[in-house]
Amino acid sequence: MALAPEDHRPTDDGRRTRRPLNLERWDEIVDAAGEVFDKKGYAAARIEDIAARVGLLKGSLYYYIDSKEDLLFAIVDGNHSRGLAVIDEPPELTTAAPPIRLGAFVNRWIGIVSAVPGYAAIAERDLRRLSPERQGIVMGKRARIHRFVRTIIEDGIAGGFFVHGIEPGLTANNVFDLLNGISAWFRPGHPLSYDELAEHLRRLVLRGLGADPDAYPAALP
Amino acid sequence: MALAPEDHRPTDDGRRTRRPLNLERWDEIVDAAGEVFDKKGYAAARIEDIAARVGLLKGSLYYYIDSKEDLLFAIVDGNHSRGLAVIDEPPELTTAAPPIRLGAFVNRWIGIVSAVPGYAAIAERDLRRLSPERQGIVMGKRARIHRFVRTIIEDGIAGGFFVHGIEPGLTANNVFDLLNGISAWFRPGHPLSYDELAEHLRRLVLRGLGADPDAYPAALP
Amino acid sequence: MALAPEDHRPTDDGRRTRRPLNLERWDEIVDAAGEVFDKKGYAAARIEDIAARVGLLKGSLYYYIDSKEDLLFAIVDGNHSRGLAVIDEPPELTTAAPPIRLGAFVNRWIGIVSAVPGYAAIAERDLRRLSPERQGIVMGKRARIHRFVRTIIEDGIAGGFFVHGIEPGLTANNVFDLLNGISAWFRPGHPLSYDELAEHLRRLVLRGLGADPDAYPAALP
Amino acid sequence: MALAPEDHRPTDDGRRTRRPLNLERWDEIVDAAGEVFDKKGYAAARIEDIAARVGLLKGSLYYYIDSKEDLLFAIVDGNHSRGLAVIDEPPELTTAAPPIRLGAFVNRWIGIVSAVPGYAAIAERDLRRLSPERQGIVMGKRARIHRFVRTIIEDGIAGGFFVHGIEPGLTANNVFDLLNGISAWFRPGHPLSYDELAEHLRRLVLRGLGADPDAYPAALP
DNA sequence: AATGAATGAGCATTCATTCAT
DNA sequence: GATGAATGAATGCTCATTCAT
Repeated sequence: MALAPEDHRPTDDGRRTRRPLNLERWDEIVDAAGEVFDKKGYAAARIEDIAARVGLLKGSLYYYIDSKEDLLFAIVDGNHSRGLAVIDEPPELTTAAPPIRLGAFVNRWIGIVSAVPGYAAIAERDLRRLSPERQGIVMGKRARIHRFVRTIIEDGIAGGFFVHGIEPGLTANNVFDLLNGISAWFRPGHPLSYDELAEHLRRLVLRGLGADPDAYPAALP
Repeated sequence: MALAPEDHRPTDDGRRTRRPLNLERWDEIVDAAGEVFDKKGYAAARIEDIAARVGLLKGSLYYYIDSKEDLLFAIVDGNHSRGLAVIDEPPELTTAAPPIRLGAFVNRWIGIVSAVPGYAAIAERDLRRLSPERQGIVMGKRARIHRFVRTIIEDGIAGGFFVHGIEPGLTANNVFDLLNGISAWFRPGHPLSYDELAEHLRRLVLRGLGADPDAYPAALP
Repeated sequence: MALAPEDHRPTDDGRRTRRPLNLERWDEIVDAAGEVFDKKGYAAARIEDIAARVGLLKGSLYYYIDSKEDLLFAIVDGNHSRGLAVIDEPPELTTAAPPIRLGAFVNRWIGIVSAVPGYAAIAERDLRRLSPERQGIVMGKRARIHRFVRTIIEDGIAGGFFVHGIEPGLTANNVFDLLNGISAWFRPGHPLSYDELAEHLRRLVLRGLGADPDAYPAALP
Repeated sequence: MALAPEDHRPTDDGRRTRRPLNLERWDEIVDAAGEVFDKKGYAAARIEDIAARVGLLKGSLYYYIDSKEDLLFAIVDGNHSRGLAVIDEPPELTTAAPPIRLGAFVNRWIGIVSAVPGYAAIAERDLRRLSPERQGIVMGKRARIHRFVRTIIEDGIAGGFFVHGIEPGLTANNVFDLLNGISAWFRPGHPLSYDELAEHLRRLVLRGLGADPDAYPAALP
């Protein structure tokens, strides 16, 4: 079920010799970039700061990347790939009631937000700094993720689980605003744990859609 | 009720003689900055682009500002001032039930979001690019606005209007994520009007907090 | 007859505000670039050096250009424009015998080589560093200039003025190698003057094509 | 007659142990460098591109060289060494008439130009990128080659074979401009073969100097 | 009020070169 | 012999800011 995170290292486009890169090093670098982009924003982030965090000089970073944008893409696209992995439901859930499926989705989503705090914020904030092609790649994934949630909402309305009269696409946007919004103010160290936060959000969302959260288990046993 | 929008034009700090500024011109400039900051982000926005939108050369803009940050502050702080104006309730509401007050707040808030689309996004995204002092000013206003919503939620829980067991501060954050999140994807031209969107959000929020939106009027007659 | 040298200052492409540039300053800059490109070659030339020659800091040079390539284009294309001006014959020559026309061309050509020594070398050496579009522009001019000489040679062969059996296009190339080659080793200060050099070349070329230089005047009276 | 091509591999200057180099590998590398320098120019050529052409990574090339300049020197000096080999006349020619000797020289020179197309262009264009000492070495060879041609021209004038009144040194320069200039526009695939081109140039040169090419054989039988 | 011109600090990127393995 | 990884100096270019006019 879990999609292996893609390898975002730049590939041989004919000009550069293929570099047999060290995967762990690459992850370190992307993590460092994630921290800096999160703190400063993409445009204001300096390659030098990212390099310093992994103990390199700025020029040396270019052994691993072709441009600063590569790092943004690795983060944004990687995050969306994790999102795709999250919409890949465990088999036992596919036939469950929409409120259960949506609740489980909320839990899994908060799982990735907690795994890479800040990435969600970067993805929302700096997506447009990517090249058109790369934006297209990401938007494609985003559309699939959005559609997953919208479809659950549609099914829930049709099945009488959720309230009538709400626009499913719009409401899916609201759900994502709620789930991703937390990365702006919720950081490890908060009185609540991520699990408690997830449960809070599950209940908030289900109630908002007109379902009783107590009627459904937070997770399948 | 309506707070007069503050004058964010640079003041005489001893370094510079106060200039007899044209207020309309100033507003034009801030609007132009708002558009550019919204589209490119603060760091990537160029003074030249802002100047060009008001028919000036970049050097000329410095007749009106001391630094690029002045424009960011004007937008971010101005937006928060509008927020402060919004928490200044009409007298007939102060004694109304919390779901009514919260619903009315949602309507008024969407009112300012629709008046200056994009400003909310800038405020969330680039607040940290301000100097510490200016961040402090904004955070103070933000805290008052947040407290207003949190207090309504607390009152609502205490009065049995809202569901028990939710953390009011956390939930207030969720409400703002929902209300401000829209500026990322909702633009004029959407099938829904701002009024319809506001009503959708009012119902979503009230339901999410455990109140029946149909039991309360969207706005007082 | 003499074409005014084109204005190679970058034009408003929508992104940059139109700059009402000082033409004399621009010429100074192009001259400075010409010297540096001639001495170091285009790739090894530093913007900083060019700027310093006109008393500017490197950043300031970008007030006048968009990229280093703009300067190369100004030189290379400008030189070819001067070449086009040179193939624009004085009216009294158009009906003259091919050896006279070719001899007069040699004189005029050496005139431009002497006016901007080194430019010819740059044009030959670094033409390929231009963008494809700009190369195209220059190659178009070059083709017209080449055709002018080739046509004179063809006419001369047809009229019995020049020896039979030579390929006119190839021979035109030889003529240009001869005329432009001098910029690699002939600099002001040489025992010969440019006028004497021109006469030497006129005789060499005419003899090489099988015509007697003494039978034709170097220049029309 | 044929000078053995010198070994331009870096020698033991005390800094580095002499490496038992593979001569064929070295030639491959120099050829690769020749192609890249010809296409891009010395300054813009990248060690990485040269290495890739011989199937190495850029770092590995330093097993064979001490610096990029070594490759330029190998090409430029090697080409001049070939030139020195060319001025080493076959014994039967040394007493022949100047027009015959000059014509034979033209043939032999085009021989080396055709053997290593592009090298002549590099030698002319990038000679000045060499260190002063290496420039000195090359200029010494160049002077000897130039003197060879100038002497033939002087002899030819003195013997009445060539026209009076031309400056022999200057004219020798013209001859080289003609012979080397071709590498800028003549590449294999041209309608003319190198042999035909050589004959065309022999006739052009002899005629230019006032001798009748038909009076002398292109090559001694 | 506005501008043309210049500044200077900052930054992404390139690339020859080194070297332990 | 060859490589992966790193270096560090250089360099083109950007842009907020200044200021005399």
